Amino acid sequence: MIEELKSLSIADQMEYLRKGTVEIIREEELEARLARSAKTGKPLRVKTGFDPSAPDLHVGHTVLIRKMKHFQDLGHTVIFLIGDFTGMIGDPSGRSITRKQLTPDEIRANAETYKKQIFKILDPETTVIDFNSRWMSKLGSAGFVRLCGHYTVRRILERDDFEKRMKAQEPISMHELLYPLVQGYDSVALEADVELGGTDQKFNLLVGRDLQREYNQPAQVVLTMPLLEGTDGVQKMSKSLGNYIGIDEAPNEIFGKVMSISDELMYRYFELVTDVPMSDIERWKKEVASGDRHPMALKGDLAVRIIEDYYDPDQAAAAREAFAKVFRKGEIPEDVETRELSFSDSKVKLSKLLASMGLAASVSEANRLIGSGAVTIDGEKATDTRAELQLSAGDEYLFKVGKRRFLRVVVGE
RNA sequence: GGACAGGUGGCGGAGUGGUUAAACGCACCAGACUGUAAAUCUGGCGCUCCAUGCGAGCUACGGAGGUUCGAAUCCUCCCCUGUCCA
Repeated sequence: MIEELKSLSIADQMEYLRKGTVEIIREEELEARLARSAKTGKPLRVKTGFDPSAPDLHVGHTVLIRKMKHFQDLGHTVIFLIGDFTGMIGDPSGRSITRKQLTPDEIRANAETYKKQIFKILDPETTVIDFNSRWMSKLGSAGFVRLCGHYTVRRILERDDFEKRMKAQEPISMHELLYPLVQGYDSVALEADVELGGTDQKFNLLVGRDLQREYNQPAQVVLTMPLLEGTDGVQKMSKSLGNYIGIDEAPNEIFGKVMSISDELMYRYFELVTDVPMSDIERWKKEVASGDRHPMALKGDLAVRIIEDYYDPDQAAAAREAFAKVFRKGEIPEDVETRELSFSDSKVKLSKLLASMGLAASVSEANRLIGSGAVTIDGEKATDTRAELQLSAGDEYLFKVGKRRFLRVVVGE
């Protein structure tokens, strides 16, 4: 497959790379570089930057990583750049409170976590992992000031995000203004041919082009990918918004979260996070509209495809079955967590038990849940907030809280 | 350095002495319903205790003090943010 891709014509390669992108600046330049690379046999250097403080990747990130893979498929050098320099000085990212600085050890650990995750998609043999502290820490303050001399305040302030915050009378720290410069300089240091990023990165990516020209390098091609909407279907997928599907999550979790997206959003997920051809997606859409295909089944197919990227097909199929069992038939899943409870007391108040086992956030919360009929013990609904359980060694209870929290408890000595 | 405005629960945003654990919206949780963890509707949404009552205590409106029977609300100092002037 990959060998085949490498022998594609330039036009076909362009087609392959264009799929899913929002913008390529500029297409002619990319085409020219692909042609030159084909002629000289020298692969293009494709750079993508990542934040060192958030190594938990979610499906939204994979939109970008998949595009990296496409370049890799065509034989180019993909550079996964970890912005550890940024991390060390405390990336404020947006207007959130300054994050705590990361130690070298934490950065190393985060990098390992990244590797574990991205190599589910990218080729571990050929992917280059780099850190921008490699050149940024050598630059020194004098060098940094010189770097600043290559750009103007007005051009930095053109950035949409800054403009909005100025208008909204929100603070902007000095170092935030410098980030685009650092990111742009990364491209200079790496002599990048192409940089990939989300549409929100467009400004920073373009600064890279400018700076490369300033440093007498050919300007990199900029390729932007859409930001995938989260499970709420409105805002972009992000961990802090809680609308994300993590690629390290258990198959059952991924399945459930995919099932919770709207039918409309399902097609966009098919487009951006699977390799299904657009023609198939369009056909399915019509079949659903005409009633020939069940949207829930199709959404299940999507979930299975996504899970298969990170787990084996058996696990994906099992997740599908488990979902049907729990949510459609209201049965107990097979793999309920079991916990042993050692209790010196023989009588325990139900609400306290729930809270202590983490089935409820607090005793008050447990009381609310009991009151609303969300708690079931061995299939029996518990509605009395005063109920006490008579515990004795060897007893086993199956707790169900809400639709999807299950816990089997075995009473020990 | 000066003038002015502002800092409220996860977020946005009301509230200028008491009936305010703090309107409203979002997010979140639960119940009903459903092809779905969707949509919709209903309820809930600081903690703990008692036990189930429109109960009790504790913690909470940038921070620290103070005034008062009583403060998110008034006073003092401090910290933080923005705007304008220099």
